[in-house]
Amino acid sequence: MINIKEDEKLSVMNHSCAHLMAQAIKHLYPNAKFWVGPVIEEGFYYDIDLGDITLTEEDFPAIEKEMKKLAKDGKRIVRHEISKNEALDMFKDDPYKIDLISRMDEDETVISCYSQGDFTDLCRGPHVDTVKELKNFKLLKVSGAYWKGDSKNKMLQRIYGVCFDTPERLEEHLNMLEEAKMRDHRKLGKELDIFMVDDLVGRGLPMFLPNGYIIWQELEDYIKTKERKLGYLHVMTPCVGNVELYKTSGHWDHYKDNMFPAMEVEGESFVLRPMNCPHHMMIYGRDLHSYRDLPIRIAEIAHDFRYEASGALKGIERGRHFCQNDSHIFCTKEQIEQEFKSVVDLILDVYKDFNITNYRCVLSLRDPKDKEKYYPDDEMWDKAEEELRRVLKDLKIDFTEEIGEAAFYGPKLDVNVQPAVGNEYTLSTCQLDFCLPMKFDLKYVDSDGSKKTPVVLHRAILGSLDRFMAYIIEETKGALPTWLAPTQVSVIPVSNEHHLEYSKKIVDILKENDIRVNLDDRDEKLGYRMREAQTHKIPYTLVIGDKEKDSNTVNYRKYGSQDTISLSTEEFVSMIKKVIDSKELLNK
RNA sequence: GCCGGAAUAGCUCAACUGGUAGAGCAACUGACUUGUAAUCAGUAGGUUGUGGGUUCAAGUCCUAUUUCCGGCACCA
Repeated sequence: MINIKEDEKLSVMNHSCAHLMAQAIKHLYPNAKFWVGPVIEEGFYYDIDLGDITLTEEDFPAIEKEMKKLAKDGKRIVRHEISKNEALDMFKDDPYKIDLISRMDEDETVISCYSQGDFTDLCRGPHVDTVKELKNFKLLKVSGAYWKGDSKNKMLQRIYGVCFDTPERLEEHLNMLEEAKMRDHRKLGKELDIFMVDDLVGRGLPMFLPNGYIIWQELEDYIKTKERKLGYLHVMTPCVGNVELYKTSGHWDHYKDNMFPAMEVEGESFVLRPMNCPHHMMIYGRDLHSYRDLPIRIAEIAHDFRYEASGALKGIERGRHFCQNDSHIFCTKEQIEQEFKSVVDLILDVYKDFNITNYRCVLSLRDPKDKEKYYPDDEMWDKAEEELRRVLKDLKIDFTEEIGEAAFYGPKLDVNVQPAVGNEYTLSTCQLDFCLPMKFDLKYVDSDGSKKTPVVLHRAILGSLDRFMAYIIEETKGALPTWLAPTQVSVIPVSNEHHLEYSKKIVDILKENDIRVNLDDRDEKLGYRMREAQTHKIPYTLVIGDKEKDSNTVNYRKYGSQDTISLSTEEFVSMIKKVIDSKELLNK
């Protein structure tokens, strides 16, 4: 998918197109007031206040028609610079522009505007020379958006659109958007029988079907095996906990609105746990540890429950129940560097196995001005943030810093990915925490006999297994690598009368080798069964007829390929086992 | 949660401005006995998400509600 923001030419064009749209809307709705209209990766949008009028997609053709008309008139887009006072005067009837102007830096005395015919907008530019260049655009969607991104503010209407230099590229882009919908994990999850949701069970509470649970288990085995080799100790802790536990950790104060409400039983109060840090803190605190024991890495594939806002729910990408690939590493301050590096190495190692390349590392820092959200200890924060920054630089990791994205107890590295459908999200995270160990009064005995408080790294590699699965499904378009595929091999006897027995023998051999195999002996034509195997994206399909039976071979076809290949059964088994062990990706 | 859109058979979708809900696939039954993406015929399948209302008549209009979809906000 093309990133318009990063393409200089398209970026300018889309920005001008946002102005053109604003002009057209002003013509059609004279009372329209405009907030901002930036270029984004997918094109542009403009936030508009239309008073009582509500736009829907049905209004798009009229707006597009007006835009086309204006573009045909071919007015030049002219830049002019005015003083701040002139600007305030010029836009005196527009509270949004006044707000923008008055918030500009003191030293910014000259303000630039762009005009095209009867329309002038406050803007830094640059723009195309004339609106004539804006021919190949399309308005895509309309939605609400809070003014200044704050849910306490009024909601404006946001109209999204996109503009290209040629009609072919626009067409191509629109086709890609359509194709992206086809790989939505919710659609594929249904088609491939991976998970289901039902109102009676509850919204945001997906159920993994047999196919989905196979993938889930493979992912669980995969990451646990890696963790074991790295010295992680797996534990199992309960999904319900005393409210006091979360009051102690501070989570209750920060997140109780996003937790399922407390259950009162016999004078005690319990919550479904939203995360597992407190449990792992308690496990650490069970013993008095020596500095020689550290680091201690407590890990769990943990079921968690969060009362996510209804509008945030999205299949298994974000539900109200999910399983974290969680761990808390308890270490000394001196060990932070080595442990953090080890976590980053593990993340990169896993991403290599899954061929995840389009990720972005973010160092998420606190907003020092926000005294509410973050644990109040400036020294601790400065130290922790500097520590992470330094290690990331040492590791030569490309990262951006984002203010106000930290957890309440510490800064973190987030590894974000852009899925085929929807917004970027965090897949992996590693968080540095000086705070919770203090709250739980955790100690270790140092070499000089003094008691000290350990530091904790919270980390999740696959993030949640649910979300990771959603990502992998979308990335592979449902054609999962053989090691993850619920059914790895489908065996089709050409004729049930003549080839069923030999086919069953093959199936048994595959089963003995731990290969997930399905015998398709339905009374259907071979072509029909082959089609089913392909639409279900089964990695290998064996066709068993006279030739195979007589020569003690199998004939296989790999998903997505037209080629058919004959091998002895033993050769096939060792070949597919190699494919599974290597976690080789399928060609889509 | 907020703004907007949508909800019809297990699935994917039809039903023009209100006039007795229809197709393909899947399921089931039977025939066919198959060499790499859909064999043929038949059967069954619905209180049109749910509750109210308008009307001689509602899938279609109004209203409330639930869920889903697109964004926004949120994301320990």
